[in-house]
Amino acid sequence: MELKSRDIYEILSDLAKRRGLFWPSYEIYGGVAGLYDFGPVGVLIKRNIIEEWLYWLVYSTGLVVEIETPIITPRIVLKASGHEDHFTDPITECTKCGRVFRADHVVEEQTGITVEGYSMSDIWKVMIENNVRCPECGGQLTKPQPALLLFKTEIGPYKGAPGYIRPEAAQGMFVSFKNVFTVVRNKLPLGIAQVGKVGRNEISPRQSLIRLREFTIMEFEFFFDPEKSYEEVMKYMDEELEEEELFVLTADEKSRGIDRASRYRTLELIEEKIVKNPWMALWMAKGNRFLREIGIPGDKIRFEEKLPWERAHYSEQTFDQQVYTRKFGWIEVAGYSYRTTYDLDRHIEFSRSDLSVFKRYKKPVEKLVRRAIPNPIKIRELAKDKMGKIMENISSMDQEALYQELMSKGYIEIDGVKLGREAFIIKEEKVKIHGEKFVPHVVEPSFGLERIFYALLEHALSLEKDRIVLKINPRIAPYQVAVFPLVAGSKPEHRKIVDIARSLYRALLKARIRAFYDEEGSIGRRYARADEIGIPFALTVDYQTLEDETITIRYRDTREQIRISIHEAYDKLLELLNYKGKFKLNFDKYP
RNA sequence: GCGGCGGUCGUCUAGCCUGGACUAGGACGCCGGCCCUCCAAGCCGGAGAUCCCGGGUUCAAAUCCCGGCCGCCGCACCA
Repeated sequence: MELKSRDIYEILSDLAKRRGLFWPSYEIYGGVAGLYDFGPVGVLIKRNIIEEWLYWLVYSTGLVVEIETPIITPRIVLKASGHEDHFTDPITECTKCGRVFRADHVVEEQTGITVEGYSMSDIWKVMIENNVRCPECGGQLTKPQPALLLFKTEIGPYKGAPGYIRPEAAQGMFVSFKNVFTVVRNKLPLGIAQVGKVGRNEISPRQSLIRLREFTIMEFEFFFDPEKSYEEVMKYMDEELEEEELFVLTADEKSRGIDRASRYRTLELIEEKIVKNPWMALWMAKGNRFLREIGIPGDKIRFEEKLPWERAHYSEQTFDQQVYTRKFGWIEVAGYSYRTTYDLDRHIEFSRSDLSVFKRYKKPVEKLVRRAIPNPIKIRELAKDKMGKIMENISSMDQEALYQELMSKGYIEIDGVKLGREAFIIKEEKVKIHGEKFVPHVVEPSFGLERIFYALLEHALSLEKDRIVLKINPRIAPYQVAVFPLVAGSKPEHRKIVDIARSLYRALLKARIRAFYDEEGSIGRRYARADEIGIPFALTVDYQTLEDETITIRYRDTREQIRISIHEAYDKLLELLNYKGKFKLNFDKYP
């Protein structure tokens, strides 16, 4: 049965609450916009999505390691990252039409004056002096207010240092880059991943799980040497990845008014230079595969390149990965940003730590180094009491430039004192250079877990007559199998059937299968309950089990049943689930 | 944040306009019992509602008024 777009959201919200997927947080106190609880079933599904993500994006190449860093972040870190400045945008509101604008943008548009870094009252002054009005209706604008989308907190309960809840996990990876790099014994390329909560104090969150004030991010910063990226990417590109089909809408196409994505193979993205770095293409292909694997159809996934002004402050190129939903249309579930050296550079600047890495040349390079070394005795004669200042000056000068100037002009002049060649000892020496330091480039794939969760549910949701069936991939399903007794009555044979079903259930739990047991209501009702939360298989113990130790196994999506021996239930399940393991069913305790 | 509309058991809803017999009714779901050979069957019973919150008007408020919270839609914002 075809679902109408309007119904699907209601059906899903109803199901979510009824069966324990998710619901608004703090409901008994009226709720808070943008905050959601995950229920018992939702938590299981969510964890399975994380596992799949870890497999496809983190473990499958051996290039990425996972860390965990705090969500509470000292102010300086987000100052360095540029977030604090980005979040204190001055907002002004029109008193007539109620529209809200970035005050600095309006001022710049109407006066040409750049007010970046101005205080709120200084911007206000400029606005009054230049009679800046509402660009939409010409109405009076209010004094700008800072709109900070970072959650503020204090570190330490008494006279605490200012801090924020992190708006992205990324900064933890940049700040601890050097430690991780050392742990992996100085190897590039290196990805550092993190799965965790972040907070963004959104002005008006809506659309249930799509826009949250607190959500789970799954992302990694991938550090590499840009000069080697092509050859390195080729090393990790296998046939499957090369042939992965991606739907991409480029910025160029967007500005020409095209809104349909075209199909590319991964290799074409690299060769046609659609991506500014080959690693972007590799991770986009992996991300595409991941979403397909958990159940989003390939043609419902696309990549949209962001236009320069749509990009975050740190990004050289960004592709949003979007999934089509019936309720919200195309929603962004992941972003791939080429952050270049932006973040490391900023942390080098603010922390004064050396976050560069050493690159050894294949062969050391011999270089003739010519230096002019100051001769203190001669300089004292020439400089007299200016000696100290001159020496300080010389040591801060670039060696090569000093030498060049001295040789071409015959002297250098510092603080009014001419120093000729005789004031220096000229040295020429051959130096072996074994390598150089550089700041690695970074590509960042970043996934929003709750959005993926929502998109997945929407795609999995189907109606069979008026029954809901959540057709999710068995690997994502909250439970792998349901176990039922066909009947649960009071006759002796009913008791036997129930006992066998219960022991089967317990044996499966012990074998680390996530099993679900239910004996309430009719068998049809129990199948329906299991279908609603997406349990892919159901094992039913019936009368025939008493005779020949066989049970039925039913597949959720087709309701097909086959009869198997109860002893091979585990192996059959593993086969269906594509898992491996061991299983022992102990019948002895039950009659 | 602005404007419009809305908020009654877990869910969907009746009641609100026209204040009073509303101890807030129903359906589905949930729980217990009976029944029991495969897709939400039936019968019996049960639990379950701060009528979103606070204030006001009134002899009397789910109902009228004001403020707040939350939701939906539009505008704005969105790393």
